[in-house]
Amino acid sequence: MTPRRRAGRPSSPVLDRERIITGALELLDEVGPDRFSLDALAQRLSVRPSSFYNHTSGKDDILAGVQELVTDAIDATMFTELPWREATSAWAHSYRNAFIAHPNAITLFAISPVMGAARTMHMYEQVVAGFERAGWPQHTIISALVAIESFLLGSALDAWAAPAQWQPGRDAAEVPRFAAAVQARDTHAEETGLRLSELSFELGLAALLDGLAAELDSHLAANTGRSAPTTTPRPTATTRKGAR
Amino acid sequence: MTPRRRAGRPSSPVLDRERIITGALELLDEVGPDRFSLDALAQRLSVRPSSFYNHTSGKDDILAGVQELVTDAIDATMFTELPWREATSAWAHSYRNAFIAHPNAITLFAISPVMGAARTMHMYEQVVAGFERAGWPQHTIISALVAIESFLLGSALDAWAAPAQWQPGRDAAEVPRFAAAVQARDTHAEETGLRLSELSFELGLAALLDGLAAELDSHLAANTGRSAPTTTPRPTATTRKGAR
DNA sequence: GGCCCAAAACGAATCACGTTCGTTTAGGAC
DNA sequence: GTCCTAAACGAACGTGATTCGTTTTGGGCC
Repeated sequence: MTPRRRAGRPSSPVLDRERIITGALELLDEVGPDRFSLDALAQRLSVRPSSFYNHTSGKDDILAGVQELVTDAIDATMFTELPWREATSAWAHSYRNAFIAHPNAITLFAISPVMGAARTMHMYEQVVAGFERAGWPQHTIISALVAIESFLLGSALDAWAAPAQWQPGRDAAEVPRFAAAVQARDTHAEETGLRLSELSFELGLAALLDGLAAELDSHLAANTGRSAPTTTPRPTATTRKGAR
Repeated sequence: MTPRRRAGRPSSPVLDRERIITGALELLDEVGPDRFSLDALAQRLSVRPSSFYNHTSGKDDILAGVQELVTDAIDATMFTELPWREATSAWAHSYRNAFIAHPNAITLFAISPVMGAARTMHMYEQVVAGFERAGWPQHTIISALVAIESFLLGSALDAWAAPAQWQPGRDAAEVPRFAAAVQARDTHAEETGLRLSELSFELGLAALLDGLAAELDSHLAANTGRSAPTTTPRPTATTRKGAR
């Protein structure tokens, strides 16, 4: 089962950083974070755990690499083509898709958020440029980005959580309105053919972007007096609510 | 240092579930999730780790209790007094405050979300009731709640993350717009006297609630208006009344 | 071509942690 | 007083990450 290799440097290299990290992602996808271990990864790569330390500084380093690998799939080129609202929505979906493609890796991002990698920062450079072009005040851009990313990460964690997490179980009688609302959502999901996590993601993303678009519009109106709308608001977002 | 107690049942009980859990939360607050261990907790309570198993089923059980303890601080009574927008905002702030009070406990919620506890479900019962009273369609309430909670959890994780996480470091020259935007946010935070995480939280929450309010308004306009809905009517707050 | 160093594998050992289990002592019911 | 059970201890185990020494090989240099 474990093809023994005798000690000593092998004729052709068995490991390198990339093979370790891609193998780690595959293992993580297959068995989940609980059963992920360097021992298991070593077995999968037909190697001894101590060999990893010739190429990495340990488990944390490997998992950081996995994180980079997952986030590399996020596309941000839409900011050069689309208006702000559409570009941001597409970017958010790309972001989410990267997470959904590797559900078992999501917990990594919870513990230590994205950032750090050079490649990631270049993505942000594109996003920031798109926000600037739309007319966002410079000091608000990062805050808006963090807000959006917070929602994306939270949604990813929700999608990963056990689906039964929101079921009130046998205490349903004590919380009738809550239980009924959960039931109504379930049937609504069935009717629309969407997963539960998609319902809340799409609803929340649309609301968040609508609200941000309204914020942007009010800023533009205050600063340039009369400028063409840079966004195409959805029918439900035509009226700014709340700030009275 | 470790006050030895000889084996055998003590005259007065040393441990019970509550003391273990409150001690665990205190330890977690003090040393963070990395250095939290049952050994450390045992030392803090002048006890041996194996004693915990007389009152709990182990580490996971203890951490679940800590989670409950933190979420018990969330207040939802505002839904009985305030209109929807204000109540939801106040609830979200209460939610966030509960997290901020125990930053080192936040990672617990990332890995296994809230729910489960009876007390938590009663909170949701109040929240759902408030949403219904505002006129939300029943099948949308849970999705809206999940969306809001996703944002809250993501924001809490962001607040917990190292503040230097968003600094582009020495690669700033390669991502000038991004670096400038980060700088602009920093000075803006100084000027307003708010923490960085607060900036994005308040911006995002306002936008999310604005967007949801717009969604609610358009739903109310469509249903209370004189014309019939264009699509097949689903059970909503108005049609559900007779389905008891 | 032989010599030597560094690279890259193995394997043994260590340390930390969660958990199990047997032992010990005390309190309470009969 | 006897017996059962609760609640502590302490020893042991298993897993997992990491360190270190050993072994083998490839490649540069004389």
